[in-house]
Amino acid sequence: MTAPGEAARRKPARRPTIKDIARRAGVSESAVSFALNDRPGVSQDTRARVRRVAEELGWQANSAARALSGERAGAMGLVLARPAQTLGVESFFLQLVSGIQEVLSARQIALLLQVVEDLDTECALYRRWWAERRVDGVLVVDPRTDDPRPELLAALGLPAVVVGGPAAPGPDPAEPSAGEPSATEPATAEPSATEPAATPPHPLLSTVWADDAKAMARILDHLYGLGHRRIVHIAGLPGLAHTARRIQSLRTEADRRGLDRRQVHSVTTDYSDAEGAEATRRLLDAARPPTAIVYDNDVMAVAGASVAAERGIPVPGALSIVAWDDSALCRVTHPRLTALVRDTPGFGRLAAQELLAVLDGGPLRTVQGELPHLEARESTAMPPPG
Amino acid sequence: MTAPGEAARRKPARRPTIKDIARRAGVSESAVSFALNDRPGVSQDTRARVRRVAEELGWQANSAARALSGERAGAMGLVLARPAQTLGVESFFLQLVSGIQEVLSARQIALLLQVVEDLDTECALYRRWWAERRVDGVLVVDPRTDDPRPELLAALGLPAVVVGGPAAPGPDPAEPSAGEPSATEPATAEPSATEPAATPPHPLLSTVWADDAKAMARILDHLYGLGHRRIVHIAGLPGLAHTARRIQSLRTEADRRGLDRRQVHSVTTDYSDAEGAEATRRLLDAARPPTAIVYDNDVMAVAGASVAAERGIPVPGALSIVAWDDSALCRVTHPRLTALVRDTPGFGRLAAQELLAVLDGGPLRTVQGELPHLEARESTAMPPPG
DNA sequence: TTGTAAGCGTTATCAA
DNA sequence: TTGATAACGCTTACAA
Repeated sequence: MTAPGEAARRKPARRPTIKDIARRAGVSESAVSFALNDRPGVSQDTRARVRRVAEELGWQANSAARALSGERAGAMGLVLARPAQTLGVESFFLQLVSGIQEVLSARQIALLLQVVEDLDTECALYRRWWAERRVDGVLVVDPRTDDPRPELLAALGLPAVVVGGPAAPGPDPAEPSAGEPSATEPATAEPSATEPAATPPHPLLSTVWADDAKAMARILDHLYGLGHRRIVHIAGLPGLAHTARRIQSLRTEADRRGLDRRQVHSVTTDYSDAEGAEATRRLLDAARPPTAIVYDNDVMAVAGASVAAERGIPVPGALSIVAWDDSALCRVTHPRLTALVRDTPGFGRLAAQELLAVLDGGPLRTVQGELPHLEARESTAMPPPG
Repeated sequence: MTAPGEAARRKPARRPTIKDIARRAGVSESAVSFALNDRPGVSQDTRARVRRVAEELGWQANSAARALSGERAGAMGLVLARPAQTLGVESFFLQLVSGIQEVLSARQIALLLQVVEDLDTECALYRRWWAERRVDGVLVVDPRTDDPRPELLAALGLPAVVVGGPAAPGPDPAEPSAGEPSATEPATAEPSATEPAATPPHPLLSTVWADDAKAMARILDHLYGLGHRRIVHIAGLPGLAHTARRIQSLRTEADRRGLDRRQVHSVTTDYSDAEGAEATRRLLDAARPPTAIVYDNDVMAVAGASVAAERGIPVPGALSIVAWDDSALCRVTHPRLTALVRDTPGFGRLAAQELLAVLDGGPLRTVQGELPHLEARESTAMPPPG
């Protein structure tokens, strides 16, 4: 054993190449390549021998060489365009990433993760990745209502899957827009009966999404069933596609039940605890405050509950609270929060699978994730009389 | 504009190569390479022309080709060995990653992030990355008290930096050296099994860490100053290096103040809200329950506060609570939690810088991050009389 | 069933 | 100051 300091510094052991294997197995390099890649053209005997030698030497294909010779880069990219402060608050991303990798790593595909400040930087990064041939495809998260990324990626020919729903706004009753011809094959997404035919979520890229409309309907079923008639939705960033979809769904659900749109509506925030609390304060100060509030993430929900506590407003006695997205937070507060539970790692797995399908030349399509369910806990109950 | 469906599928535009540039600028490929890499050997005139053409064509070096021709892979790796469920709860990692990338992306270096189940898989992954030449270096997080990774990485010759502190127990208080932002050169120091205290933090790899001992001292200063004499530390995973350091520091600080070790001690958990709550319950059930509890993360602290609330134990009236690591959680609960605030993105930046330094042949050393400060909020106060 | 050789896009080593 | 030319490790026609 050499001295530790030296060990860290000594020349890395030479990595074995197929040439080494060829020499040692007494065959040509191409035979080795064929044998190792499960291609026909080598005898079972040779194949076995080559395999054994490769194993002995601990050979792994040099990813650069493989990528260079026209093969794939063996990596996918994921860009997070969020200001650094808002990163930590949500458990969503790491769970998503963990699901994505469960699928990718099974195929020996790496994931490049990059955190950037804004959408322009994100687009620039896609261009660079494409030019550098660094990734075989990307997963686009946080789709916006007006999103430049799908067009860019389609133009570059960089395979991509939109994660988290159609970038285009959800079906709007005002816009009968079923006319667009496209190669889209909605896998499961069948627009609900009361609405006109939906625009294919995104004509340019395959999409994996959750049905926010149905989820919102579930939440409203729960609250309406309890007797709530004044329900406010404290949403997240206004530019995000799923925010738009949720807001739209709330309207639809309110109309369906004949609820007053002034008493059932949405307000947008930046997802932070600060804005969540602020919005809650404003609502509670109103002449006729809501009896139930639906928050678009867990942090805001907890912040809202805290505001209620400050003012001595009992939850759920005088105010019911629902969190869209569950996490440890919802379970540690007092009372524990009723939450919309999603299988986020599962969603990540689905997205990764779809990306692989696109790479394999699969059709452009829209896939829906598992419908989330509402976990009723202690923060929702019947509204106070009146 | 072609039909959308087609756009997504059409052959990617060909990426420009230096050959294209050479042809267009009327020079040789090697001249282009020299010009683009700021190497001497081309006239100012040629250099400028080449640059301009490259710009026009939107050329970016093909990362695979560059890596293959002996250069670096242009990527660093970060492996997270944690069960999927415990991933989301902490805001720590995404913030760390965001700091790391601030430094890496300035140098056009990508970050490979991989989430795995256990340490064995992590080690296997390092081997693969090394064999594939996929990364130029790695950042090792969650160092353990008995950690196989540094030895493996040193043996592979894969540059690495340990993030989050020495894997060995921290330097004993007898040695006042640990204070300064020091850079030790342990290359010559042979670790001796008989004197663990004198062991340099890590003889094999450069290390970036936070001074948990001083941080714990600050927390104890605060609590002791308020009058607390029964203080329990609900720590995280027992195998982690920083857990060991914190436990050790608590002992040291208790001894220094002549406190009873039975009344000032640590218990370990898995960081989950469930175990945090459970440990809290057990403590509060004791004959002489603690008057203050220090939690090793924010989630457990909130869970603990919730347990106190359940039992009608006023915080901070009858129980003071401190969270090690701040987050939105600590600010949205009621009362807001006193927390140890660290600059996590800054820590990530430091780690990335150190890794770059190691790659540039810098010395093996130990760097200390900024000392965290205690943000006193509403969850700590004087203990009840008696 | 095998081996030879060309090519992927760079960088690096030579002569010119 | 230049321009051929040979690596780098792998895949893949094309020949044998």
